[in-house]
Amino acid sequence: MPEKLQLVAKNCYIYRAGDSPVAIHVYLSQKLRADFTEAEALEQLYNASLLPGVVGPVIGMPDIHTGYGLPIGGVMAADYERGVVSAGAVGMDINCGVRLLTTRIPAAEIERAILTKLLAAIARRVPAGVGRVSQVKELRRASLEAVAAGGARYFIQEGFGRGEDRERIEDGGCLSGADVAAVSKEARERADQLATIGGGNHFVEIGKVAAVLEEGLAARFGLHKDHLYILIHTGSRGLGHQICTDYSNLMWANGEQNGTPAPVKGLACAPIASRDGQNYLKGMALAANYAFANRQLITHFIREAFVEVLKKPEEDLGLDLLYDVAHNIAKKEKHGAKWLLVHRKGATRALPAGHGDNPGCYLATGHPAIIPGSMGTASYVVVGTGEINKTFCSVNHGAGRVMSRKKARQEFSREDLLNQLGGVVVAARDIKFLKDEAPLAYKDIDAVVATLAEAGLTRPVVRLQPLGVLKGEGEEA
DNA sequence: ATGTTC
Repeated sequence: MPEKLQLVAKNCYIYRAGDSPVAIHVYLSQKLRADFTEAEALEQLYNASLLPGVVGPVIGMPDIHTGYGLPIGGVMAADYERGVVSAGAVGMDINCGVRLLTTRIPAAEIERAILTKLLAAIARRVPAGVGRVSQVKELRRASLEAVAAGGARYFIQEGFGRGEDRERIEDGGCLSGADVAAVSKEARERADQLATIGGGNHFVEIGKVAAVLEEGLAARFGLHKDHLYILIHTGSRGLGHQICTDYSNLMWANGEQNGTPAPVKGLACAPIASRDGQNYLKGMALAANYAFANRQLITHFIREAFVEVLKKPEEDLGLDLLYDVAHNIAKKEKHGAKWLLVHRKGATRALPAGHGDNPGCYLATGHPAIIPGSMGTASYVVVGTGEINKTFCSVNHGAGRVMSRKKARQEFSREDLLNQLGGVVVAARDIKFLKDEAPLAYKDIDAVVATLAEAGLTRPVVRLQPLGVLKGEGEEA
């Protein structure tokens, strides 16, 4: 495997395997390259390069690790006219993503005890953990048709947000074409989880802006040194999971008759123009809108919790939405002269300054791309540069795992985890359920973010440092 | 990621 990675530009390798019809690029710093052992993830990029209508390069981001079908940290673009869509190449958690709120609260004013109170006030409103459903009956029963039609906008209009939030969400918080009729009854029955976080790597985090790296951009984004921020990481919960499972099975079963057999089930696919392909995209859009709505509702409850605990009016606290980005999704986009369906699985869109798909407020700068680290480690806000077209305007989505969940649960004790957290306050049922989320189960976020910056693709704007985090429990050792 | 091995 190692000898098949050939350095062609700063931090950019070509993976030479088999008779791949299109190029495969993997972005790794020298250090990440030296530590990289995951041949299986590269094999998955190769398999993706074989799918009909794929337009090169297929890309591995610096946070790449083995996934189901396409690796996490994978980008695969398909020609919109003659290419395929793959449910597995979007991922199980459709529109898993992150949103960042800025505040006017100096971190120095928030003692540990207040931080704990804030996390508890959020936890009372926003359930965390696998299988948890909405706390509020009306949200458990919210109209899926309304979510399909409006996404986050529907709930903003219902009072769960501010008008200005609308344009500070990728695609305005609403993909067109979402259709409830395109998903199974089983999927619809799982749509009772709005305003919940879930488990795994999902979280709500409170931290402070630790370092300003691009002063002008940080000021325009309202990110000021030593002020608090809030980061929300979650997705479409059981609904998206069920839609992915259903369509992955359907695409696998119909691969031959659709003329698009896949090399492995995880890359089961259908022509974009086919009935299966179109129906998946309608279901994917529904889950995407559900996830945008989920993060919007969580934002509302966080604002409420801050006002309650800090006993100040919301406008004094800020709690402004900076941006909300998806990192498991497929998008119809024009790159060069071609319309493509860009699958980003564990990859974040980062449109450069001047790109017409930026919201108006970020047209001059490029929108902020938000890159969370692991629990207890830094996160970053970056923007794409003029070179970002090399990755179909994509950047990494996080740090990326280096250790499986299972291995991390065996490897680390409760005390190991506490040590690795270095004083970050954790609100969770018991941290023994979070060993699989230990910081050392992930790559070094600083090295991962530096990789694309050194390659000239991104400009890091701020480095964020966590102070406290709300997590849903996973499994005990 | 996930009503955590239908």
